[in-house]
Amino acid sequence: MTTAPSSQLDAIIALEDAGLRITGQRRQVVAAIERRDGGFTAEDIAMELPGVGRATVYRTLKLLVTADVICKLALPDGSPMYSPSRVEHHHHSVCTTCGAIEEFRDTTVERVLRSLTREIEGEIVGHRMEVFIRCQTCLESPGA
Amino acid sequence: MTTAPSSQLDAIIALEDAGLRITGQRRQVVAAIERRDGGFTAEDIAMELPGVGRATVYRTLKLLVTADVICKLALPDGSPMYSPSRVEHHHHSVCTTCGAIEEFRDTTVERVLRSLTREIEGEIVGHRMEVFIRCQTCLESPGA
DNA sequence: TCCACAATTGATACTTACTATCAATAATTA
DNA sequence: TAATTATTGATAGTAAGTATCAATTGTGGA
Repeated sequence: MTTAPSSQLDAIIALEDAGLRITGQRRQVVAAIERRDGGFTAEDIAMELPGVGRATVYRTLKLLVTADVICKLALPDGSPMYSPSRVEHHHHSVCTTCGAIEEFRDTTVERVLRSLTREIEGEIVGHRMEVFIRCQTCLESPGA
Repeated sequence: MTTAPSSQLDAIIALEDAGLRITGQRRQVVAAIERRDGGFTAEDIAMELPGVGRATVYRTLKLLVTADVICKLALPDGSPMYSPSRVEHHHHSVCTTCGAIEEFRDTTVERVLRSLTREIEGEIVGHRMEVFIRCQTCLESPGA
């Protein structure tokens, strides 16, 4: 079981492997993601790096999604969030109260897809799964 | 007038059951959805009904999602699509080539959630699952 | 080390998919 | 029918990007 990039260096290497240039701006975006080490929005990064143009932030995030360094997922209302990828093939649980994002890996998800291969006409080319939760911390915190 | 599994009447009743008023605009939106009988965007409906304000179209779609008359889902790039709900608890397959949306029901999905109950800390409050496919028609059509 | 040149950047304007406001209007209810 | 309340639509605003394109900057080769 290989792991996806989880350090700055790995992220940079993933970009290099894709034949892309390592620029100061890209390094800054990767470093900003590392610093938060959790779910974030594109705006979070853009605001943290006023010296990097918004377009560049969005472009870099897109590259990092393609390189599997980060994942783009959606809250129940559809608003986008990004999260660093640690485990190779995984899904996300998102706490609807505090927004905490966790990765999980569950082989039964893969079993669903195999089951669907029989049920669905055509060829499965991808999927998306998000589980919305109230995390332990939020369940325990009063009034939340 | 057909006796389709999800009929205009059912949608109107669902709105009434929610204590909402049945207005001409809401009827028009429901009728427009019925006429397409497949996946659509909010803009599709707004353009088809120039006599109904855009805000009203968006508001009505949101009501219909809440009333489980339609579902809101997302293409791989995150752009939103709506689809009429026919089957009670279901997920969607979306053809990434032609955009055709199909509902499917698979008990293994529910099994995944039960499995996750043990794996995930906290309380599961919802989930989203979409399967992206190349449908039979697109696989067979040349050059696509 | 420097040069050439393609890749990248950033300012700006634009797009998509909405949401907020609020006066005008329509649907209930009394 | 009047009073009440929900709904509507025009407009402006927001969030999350994308397109454009001249200016700039990495990178491989001399």
